[in-house]
Amino acid sequence: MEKIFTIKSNSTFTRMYRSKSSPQGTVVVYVRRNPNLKKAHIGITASKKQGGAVERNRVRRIIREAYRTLVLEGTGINDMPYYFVFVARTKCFSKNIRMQNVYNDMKRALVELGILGNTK
RNA sequence: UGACCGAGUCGGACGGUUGCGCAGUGACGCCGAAAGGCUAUCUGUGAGGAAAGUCCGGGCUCCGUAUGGCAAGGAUAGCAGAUAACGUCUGCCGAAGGCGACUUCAGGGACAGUGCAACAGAAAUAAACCGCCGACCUUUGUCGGUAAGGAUGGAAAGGCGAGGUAAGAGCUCACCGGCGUGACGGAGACGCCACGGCCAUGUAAACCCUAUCCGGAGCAACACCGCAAGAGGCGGAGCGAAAGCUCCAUAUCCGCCUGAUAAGACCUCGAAGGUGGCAUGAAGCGUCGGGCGAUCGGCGCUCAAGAUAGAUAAUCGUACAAAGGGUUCGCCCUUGGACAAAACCCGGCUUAUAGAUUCGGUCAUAAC
RNA sequence: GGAGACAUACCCAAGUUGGCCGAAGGGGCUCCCCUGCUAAGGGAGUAGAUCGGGAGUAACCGGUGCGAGAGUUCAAAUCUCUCUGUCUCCG
Repeated sequence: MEKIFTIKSNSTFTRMYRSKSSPQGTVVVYVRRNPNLKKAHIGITASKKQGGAVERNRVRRIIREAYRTLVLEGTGINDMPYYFVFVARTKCFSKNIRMQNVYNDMKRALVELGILGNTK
């Protein structure tokens, strides 16, 4: 299994919020290219205003699972020299949200941003 | 059977597949000359009763020796006990509520002092507006006595009745309430009895008084690596031939005092990042004994998360709750699992919480 | 994770030794003047939230309201406790 790297510095996050973005129903995806990277680095944001710790943890896990599914499909996304930040929107905190919903939104956003080719 | 009261337990279950954190194992794989390192694999383990709010208490760490002194500030408030400690808990006392099981109470002091009591009312801690009574007077009235009555107010000078009086008044008396003194019971809060005099509103979650307790900051504490560079400091006065001594200032260092330390291959500060702190503890479970109980003691067994942008998810199946709808009352369909997730660790408190379940008790009704 | 501060009308806010307080003041709003018409400026004025009564609408009357709920007190925006929300600081 490929290791998923995470963004750790707050300054990276704030720089990302000024980058190219693609808002979808459940998540907003921010992208920035960094040639020094060997693998993709991702960051997940779930605001405290949207819910308590239980809800925020669940949203974070679902987003990570969606990204993992994307990697396992062989898109090669994890080997690209990019930073990705996924921001959970209010819709994402609703109780009946499924991983598939987030996965579809994420894929559509990445296609819009030109990271993934429109395979289908 | 119905309506309640008290104490406790659980708080989604079982299984399959794909994955995550930590610990161990660790290749015949990869890196390396080697020592060794990394990884696959496999094994174990992985959120709560409140993990929450951060409201108290303690451990631990540093600050200055931490029960040095003073000042300031804060906390608590029936009595006795439990405890490492507490503002917590237990038992008892008192008050209030309930037919009852039982529940609730920041429950010291207002004869140490100060403040406040708006409006209304004549008057708010001090009293004469009306009224009542007496005297004077030609009438409106003036002077005096009086707190029983009126009116105001949350509160009007203990309550109520009788005697008494010009009218009245604890002025006197009975009962009740409060206060003081004494005897008895109790470990004590207090209870009970007798006597005394007749008093002196409320507010201390106003200042305050009394008693007891509290040094400050917090794991983003703190220690080490990074560490070498870098920044800052090494002052002034007096005595002395010099070494050195004394005083002041400065810094460590925080309200003050007292006290300690400080400078040459010296002292202080010191970023990102990393390691430790960090999981054996006032620990849990079982059992025996002491105690009404909180809880304490003995013995045996167990080791049960440790992340750091932060580990428990996704999906499928089986039953089981819950909600909505349909129904031929057999059941079927749909939705979908209360409150909420560790971040140094413990003891409490408070707040949120669908539902399931155990034990003990009270009242009412019916039957025997 | 830890430490603190704040909350008053649509907005900014004054008021906290408890009392004539449901609210000073400003913005805003309405009307008038000015202007060819606006803006700016000048002048005047109103209600202030919500529930009930009353009602065509309003005036009017009553209750509750200073983030929410309890408590102390005769009386709470003010004092005490518990919750809710917003903001700040510490690496």
